[in-house]
Amino acid sequence: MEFNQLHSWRLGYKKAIKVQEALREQLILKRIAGKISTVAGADVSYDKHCDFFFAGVVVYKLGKRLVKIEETTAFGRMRFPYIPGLLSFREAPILLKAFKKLKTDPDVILFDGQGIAHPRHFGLASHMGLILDRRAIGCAKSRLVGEFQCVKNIAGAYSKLFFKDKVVGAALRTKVNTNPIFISPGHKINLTLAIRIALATCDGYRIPEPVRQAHLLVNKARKEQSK
DNA sequence: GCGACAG
DNA sequence: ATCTTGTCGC
Repeated sequence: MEFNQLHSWRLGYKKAIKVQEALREQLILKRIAGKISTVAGADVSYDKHCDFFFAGVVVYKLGKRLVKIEETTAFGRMRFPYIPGLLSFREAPILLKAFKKLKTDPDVILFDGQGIAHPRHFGLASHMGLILDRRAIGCAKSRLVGEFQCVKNIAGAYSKLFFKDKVVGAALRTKVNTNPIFISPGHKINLTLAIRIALATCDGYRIPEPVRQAHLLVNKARKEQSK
């Protein structure tokens, strides 16, 4: 996949926030026409002792059954600390290395983090979506910002996530008796379609398969490296 | 000043 | 995110 860097990753805290505020103006939060037949999931894992990062992307084809069609991994060193709200500055550079190796051009990408459900409406999925110029969905395991009401204990039930009087995402129950996940539009997509894609790619687990498999992939890559 | 806080 | 075995519940 090709992409634009848009800016340097070596920034200070304040400058990073300025970058987010500027880039968020470029986000497209409407559904973009075009069929969706391939869905990618991306995730990152790292070793606490070595400062090594591992990124992975797994691409699935939608159909009667989900079929894995490609996967790539990449690794590098971390150059930015974990600061809530600035996750993309930590994870995006290494994720981009993994996407660069990808031969497939996925129609939509699920990221392990937030989209616009973010203090400045510009989470990891928004940042990556903009750089890759691709539909992107935030698929987080926990909440960063916003409030929501109880979600019915039924697979597929959801409750809108409100932040500053605006709908920025949804708490989505992908499986009964399991905590909801947090879906938010990242780029070139709306919430309704984002939820539909998340549910369509779930396969009996809380986390949609593309992201779940990307998670397993990077953990495996990291363990093999440490040997 | 205090609490909250994606991964 | 990571360090880690058993264990409680559907």
